[in-house]
Amino acid sequence: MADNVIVLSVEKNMKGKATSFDIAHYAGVSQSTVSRALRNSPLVNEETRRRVHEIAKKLNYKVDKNASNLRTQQSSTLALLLFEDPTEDESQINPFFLSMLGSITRACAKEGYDLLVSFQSTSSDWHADYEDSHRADGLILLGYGDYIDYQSKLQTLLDNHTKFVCWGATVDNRPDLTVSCDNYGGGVLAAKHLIDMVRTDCAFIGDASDHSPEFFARFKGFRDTLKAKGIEVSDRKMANAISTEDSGYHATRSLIANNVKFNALFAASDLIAIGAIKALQEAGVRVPHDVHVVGFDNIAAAGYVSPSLTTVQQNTTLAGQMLVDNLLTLIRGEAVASTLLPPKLIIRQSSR
Amino acid sequence: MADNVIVLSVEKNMKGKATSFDIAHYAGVSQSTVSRALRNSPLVNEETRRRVHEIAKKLNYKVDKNASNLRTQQSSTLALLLFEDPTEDESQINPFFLSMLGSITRACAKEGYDLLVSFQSTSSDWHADYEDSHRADGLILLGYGDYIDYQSKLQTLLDNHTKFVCWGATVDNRPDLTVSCDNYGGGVLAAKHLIDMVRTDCAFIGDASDHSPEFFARFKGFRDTLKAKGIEVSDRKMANAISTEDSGYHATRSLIANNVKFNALFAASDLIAIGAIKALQEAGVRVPHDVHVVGFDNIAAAGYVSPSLTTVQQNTTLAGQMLVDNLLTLIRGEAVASTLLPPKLIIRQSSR
DNA sequence: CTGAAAGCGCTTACAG
DNA sequence: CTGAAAGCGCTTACAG
Repeated sequence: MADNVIVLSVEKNMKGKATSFDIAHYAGVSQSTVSRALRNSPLVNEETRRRVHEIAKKLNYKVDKNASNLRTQQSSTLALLLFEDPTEDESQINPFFLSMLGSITRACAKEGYDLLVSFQSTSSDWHADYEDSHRADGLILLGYGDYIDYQSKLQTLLDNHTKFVCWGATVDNRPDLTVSCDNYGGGVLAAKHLIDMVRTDCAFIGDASDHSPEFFARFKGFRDTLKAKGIEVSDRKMANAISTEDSGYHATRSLIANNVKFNALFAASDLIAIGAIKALQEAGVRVPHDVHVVGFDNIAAAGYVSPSLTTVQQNTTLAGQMLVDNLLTLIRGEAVASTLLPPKLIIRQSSR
Repeated sequence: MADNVIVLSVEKNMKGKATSFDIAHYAGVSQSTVSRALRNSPLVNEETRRRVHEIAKKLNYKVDKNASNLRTQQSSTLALLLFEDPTEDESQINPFFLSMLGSITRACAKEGYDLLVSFQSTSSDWHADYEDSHRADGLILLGYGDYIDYQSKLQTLLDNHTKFVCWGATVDNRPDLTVSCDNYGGGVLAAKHLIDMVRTDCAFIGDASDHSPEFFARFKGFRDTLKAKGIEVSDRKMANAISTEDSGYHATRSLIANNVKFNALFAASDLIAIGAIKALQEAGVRVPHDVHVVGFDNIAAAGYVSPSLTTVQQNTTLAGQMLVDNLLTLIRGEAVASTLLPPKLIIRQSSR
């Protein structure tokens, strides 16, 4: 009771926040003991522990993270670096990444880690020293723009012994640093579906090159599956695009302008597919009647567009969880296996 | 040259990261001078400054944020606390908040602040001690679930002298802590538009109560504008809903089931509107022919649905910037004015 | 089980 | 312009 009164009155007089010394004073123990009690060390007497916790609560005490991080040399924080394609509209973020962000945030919370979020332009000299400056114990990298440029930056991280994991992009000789969707397998699913629908005169839109390894893998799975049926995807029926609606729209328009004929279209991403559908419809081409369209990602918009979009789903919830889990394992210095997540075909109106 | 060689060979031998003492050693100056030089203090000789920076770069030195934060008692970090409606699907985050997250992240980067992101369930005992533990200098609060419950939690923040700003929700006697869209004005825009379209037999879907002050304000603006024309929005034509597609769908179905007639519908959010359109279409009601629909937010999906959705846009880019600006001003101890952002009507197919 | 003490890596008065 | 020193608030060997 008396304690109560003293503590409360002092609380009001305190400038700034309470420290472990304040608690030590009111509990009548040393500051070391307070620290131990607060961390629930088994070395502390149960009754002492109880009192310390009680007083801490009364004083609204919270351990100063800067001090404890400095002392323990770790931060219990991960940093998410999001690389955006520089050509993309400033205000819009790729919805697929946004979805990943959500699952990564949840996964971090679950593991008791904080998450720092940062957008990086692909051009700048990033890797942003989050780890060097002890703000984060490790990095999660999402997106990369041009993969060739990106590779050298990853090398810098490796040289600095920075702990990190990537989504999608593989790191030379370090498959353990990547969590990825089975993009090749996703391309296979798309091709099989179109074969089932007897729509094998296929176009492909997206960057099928080493600059975009994920898109390239999707294309390869698609191409190889058709080839096994004796069907070629000719160069004429391919158009380059980055993952935006606009880019997909213009790529499709160029195919149409060149009078390229096809009865199915596989887009490397949903955003591309949505732009493609728009271009097709404007040109009087009916989807799915004249052309079946299949996308990749299963972003929310895929269910909203008209016709709704058949697509290859990536499991973002699992992806976020795996990225965080693998990174934490790496931080602990343990070995991690390469992680390939299974894609899933979602059939909607655009291909039936 | 010789310096160069020494530094590089030492770098390889160093365990862990370089500190300012290492730099001091190689630069032949005191650690204090290194610290000053790195912070570009005018007290330091230009040549000394140059050398220190050069060596720091060579050693890949980065100031330890935990140490500098501890010393200066500030973190250059803001925390974004996102409250999600507990009834919402676990995996999906309200796209409007996601959009805000993007703009807040950019605004923070612009001001040289890091951003910690955290999802909070509305039920839990949040406010999450980010500021108490010195992890962040201030908080940005997004979303709140039930506003009545939320209020008492805000009071705790005020009692602790925590620096924070809210999106949407007002804090008693502290209008400066809120950045908000002019929700009332948005409701007025929606009503005026429907009056222009001669669709004044209006239904409203959303929680028009003190539990959801933003929805309530939208409704009031809508109702008052119609009332000025002598038109009532009867209770029969109102249905409660939280901001999800599912909730909007079921609310609309209940209106239909009760045989309520209307030729226009104002939904408190786009997600609700999208659910409403689905319910109407399933019931054979044509949009916009039989019923005009207007939403609120202008999320990306509003442009994708069929028919595309007329809506009241909230400027998320500006909103994020204002939240960050106001919070930083508050942290500096300066006064901030209440900030009300102008909404904008976006007319699409669902109402013409 | 507890306390005195060292030290994490900085920043910044203070004294030249 | 520079250096020696204090101190931010913790955690954790070390010695009882």
